[in-house]
Amino acid sequence: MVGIVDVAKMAKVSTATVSRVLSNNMNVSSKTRDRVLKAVNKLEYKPNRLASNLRKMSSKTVMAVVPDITNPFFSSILQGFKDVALEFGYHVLLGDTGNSLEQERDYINLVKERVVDGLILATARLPKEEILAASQEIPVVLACEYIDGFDIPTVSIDNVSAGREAVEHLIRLGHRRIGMITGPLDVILSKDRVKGYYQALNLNEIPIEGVLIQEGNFSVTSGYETMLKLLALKDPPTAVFATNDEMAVGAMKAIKQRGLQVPNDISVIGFDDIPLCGLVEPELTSVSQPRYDMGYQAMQMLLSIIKKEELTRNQIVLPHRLMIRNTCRTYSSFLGEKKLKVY
Amino acid sequence: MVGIVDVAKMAKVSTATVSRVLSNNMNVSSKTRDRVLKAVNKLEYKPNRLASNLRKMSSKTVMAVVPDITNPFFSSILQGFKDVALEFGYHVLLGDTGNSLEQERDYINLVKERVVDGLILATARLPKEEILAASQEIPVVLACEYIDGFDIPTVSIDNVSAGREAVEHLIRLGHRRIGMITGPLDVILSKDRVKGYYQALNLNEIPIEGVLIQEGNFSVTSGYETMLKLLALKDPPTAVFATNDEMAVGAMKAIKQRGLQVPNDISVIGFDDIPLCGLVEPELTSVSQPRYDMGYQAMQMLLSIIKKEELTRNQIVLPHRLMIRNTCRTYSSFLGEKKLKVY
DNA sequence: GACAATTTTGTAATCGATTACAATCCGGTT
DNA sequence: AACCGGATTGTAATCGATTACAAAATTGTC
Repeated sequence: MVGIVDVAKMAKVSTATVSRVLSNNMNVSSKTRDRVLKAVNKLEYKPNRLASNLRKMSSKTVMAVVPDITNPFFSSILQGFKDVALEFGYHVLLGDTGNSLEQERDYINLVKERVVDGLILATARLPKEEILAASQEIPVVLACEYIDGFDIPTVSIDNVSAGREAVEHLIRLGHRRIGMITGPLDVILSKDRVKGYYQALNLNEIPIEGVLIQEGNFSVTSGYETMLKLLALKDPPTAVFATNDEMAVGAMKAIKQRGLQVPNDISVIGFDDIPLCGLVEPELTSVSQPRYDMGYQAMQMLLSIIKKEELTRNQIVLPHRLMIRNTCRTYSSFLGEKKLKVY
Repeated sequence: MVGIVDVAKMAKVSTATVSRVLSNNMNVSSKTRDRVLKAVNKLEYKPNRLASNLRKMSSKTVMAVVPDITNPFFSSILQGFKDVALEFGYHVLLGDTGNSLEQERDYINLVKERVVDGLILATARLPKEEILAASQEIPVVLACEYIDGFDIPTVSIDNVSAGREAVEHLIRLGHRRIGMITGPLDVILSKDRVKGYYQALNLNEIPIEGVLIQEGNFSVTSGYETMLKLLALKDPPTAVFATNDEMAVGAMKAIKQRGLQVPNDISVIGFDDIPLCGLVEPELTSVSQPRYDMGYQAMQMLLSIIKKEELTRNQIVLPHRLMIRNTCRTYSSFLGEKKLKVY
């Protein structure tokens, strides 16, 4: 393997000069630079990153921790991470936790071994303290999730408002009995969206009924099963808000299987606006998150912190947007008087 | 930051001993081992991987190159990679090429900088020579793709047979005019599946018509558009085989939009068996690939090579399986005599 | 042309764990 | 007690690029 000394020898300079040519390029006369570059090319010299890493005490690598790459939402975020990282010469280590706390912890512990220069968490189920501890050792940025009461750099959307607006959309269409299929309630995202649901109902003076709020786990089947529960109610909802698209699609399956129609009998609204929305029938109305952009900006933030640049803001809130498709319908127009007069 | 010397000092041993305790554990008396371990715990010492990497000339990291993580097929493979890697203490660097040759090349070049100990390619569009060259420098394993005529370790399915069986399924149902929507024909996967299509037709003495074979790019819209072309034919196909599920779903969209029904008017069959298959209406019949397993086995192979273990086989072919759902229907039963007598 | 200021180049220490090799220890044997 | 062999431990070189510092070369000024 050809090393820097070989290049130095061939170019008749010191290794220091070779290094300077290849890194900063500062303070090297163009003559010697040419000589060095020529030698580099002839020998096809590639600096050994392992050595460079040790000396610079940096791996030029960041770890992206996501709960599940298989999920299109997170794979898009990941792509945002990767694009920025690449742009700045960083690499991305894949940290798929498979939704396991244990694995999340393992990944976070990597920071202590200097395997990575920074950490991006797109999942944050671990106790606050652990995450905070990690963020004190090396740069950490949260994407999507955030931690209440701590000032860890974060990129996310306003989940409360997004939830509220989704439900308000349904209310505007005339719905009063609105079911909610939420993700696990120990993740702050879910909590926030439920909070938005409450807000919308309160604002419109609709009483809240606990039984209309069902907890799923973000999977299609959990959406299917919880919807079945909602349908089994003596007075089932006329519309359902699911906190992700997979559960919404599961809910649609359940509705259809019961012989009902979406949106004629029941309106459905999802969250995330993944490509699947346009592929199911009818096409799913959903709250769109700028997922690629979240990844992109989170990584920009992280790299800024790594380079010790001043951050203009510590918390970035990106805009969401309701994507109206074909799964929501006005309430009065599709149910007989019988039901309408309940209100 | 606490280093190995601090531990050595506290335990009153040399750094060599500390290192021995922490790595091989060989030839250390239990007394001193305990002392060292106690010091390690008290100081919360974590070995600096950067230093260790340099000395051992290995990063314990492999790179996984995929065309697009956003694609559920590849994200599953990636998960297989990750699980094995983790099991053996390796990390996975994410190499999403975004289908760009340039980026594929960039990633492959990383091997020369010793950034990674091995390479897994789930995409191989680069010229054979470049890939071969890389494989001479460090361990390389191909997953899914393979390279004709070279003996690079590979894990894949038999795409020719899989394609043939898919088409034979349609033929068995009575179809004679079978359209094919293929992926880009410069990737060997696509070529093989088309080859299977030819085989099935030949075996059943059905003439091949070039116009029935349309090239897409694996995207939903390309499936949609090419299906539109097929439908515009004076004598459109009664069944279509798409070489991935996204294009199949796109084709279904086109069919429905033309006022026709799947499978009553046209049968559709996809490839990969991604979760989407179960979510569209009707549920898509598809050729299932053991994608997670492919990733799993490919990574096992790679790590074996890295550890210089003997490989029992250089090429692994995994079984595929036709997953019959609801998008294929017998031909005779849904078309009038008028058309039937063509044959 | 001499001297200072500046740019360019070289020397050698450094990053921190690993490991080849040397030294020491310890129990057993004669 | 002397010696041997094996186990245990220590010393110091090593991995290869980077960089602080020193030295040399160049440029500019009077």
